[in-house]
Amino acid sequence: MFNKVSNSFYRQNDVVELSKQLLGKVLVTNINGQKTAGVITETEAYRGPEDKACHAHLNRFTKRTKVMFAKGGVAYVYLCYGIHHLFNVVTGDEGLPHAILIRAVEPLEGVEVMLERRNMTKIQPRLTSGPGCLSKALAIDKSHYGLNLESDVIWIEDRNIVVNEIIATTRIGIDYAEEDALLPWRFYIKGNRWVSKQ
DNA sequence: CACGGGATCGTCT
DNA sequence: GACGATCCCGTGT
Repeated sequence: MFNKVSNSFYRQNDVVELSKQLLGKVLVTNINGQKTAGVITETEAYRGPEDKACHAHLNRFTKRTKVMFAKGGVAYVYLCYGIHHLFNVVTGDEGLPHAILIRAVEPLEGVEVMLERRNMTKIQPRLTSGPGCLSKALAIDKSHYGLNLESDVIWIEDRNIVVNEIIATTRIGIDYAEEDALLPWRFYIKGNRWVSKQ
């Protein structure tokens, strides 16, 4: 069988490095009796207190950001624009509010279910490219806030997929973050079609 | 294909 | 009361 990524992997403290390592791993959900999976093709690093784009900038601790301070290996899901549930992986030691936003996956298993959840008929990048899109396709929502990623509901597997080249560029939708908006902390697999923005 | 506006609501000020 | 770590659809080229 495939290797489920263990919590120790997520507890490394270099969130930027981890964001790259997540590329090529497989995000799997088993929700409402339906299994769906996709290869992670695009991620963004949010680096705790020193990152102006991070919800936990300056250790801002609220009901929403609370889970980012937990030990790495749990889900941080929040509602964006009142519509979209965005899925993040919390990383680092307890008290260090690092997180990785998963922005796109390439469908692997359960494609029919994904199409149905997305109200689509044709397979195209829009199915799972973009953080709101993939959450909907994989049925991730706020009820998974704080869920441990060693659970059998949402987890990540290492299937030894080789990633040749990684592009590092600026993150999306964080103009408010001033100079930190320029950090090259968005990563995607070069040449992969299942990416929200090339 | 590029652009622009509207949807929609939890969270924090 | 304002505003998103977004997406979709309509319009115009």
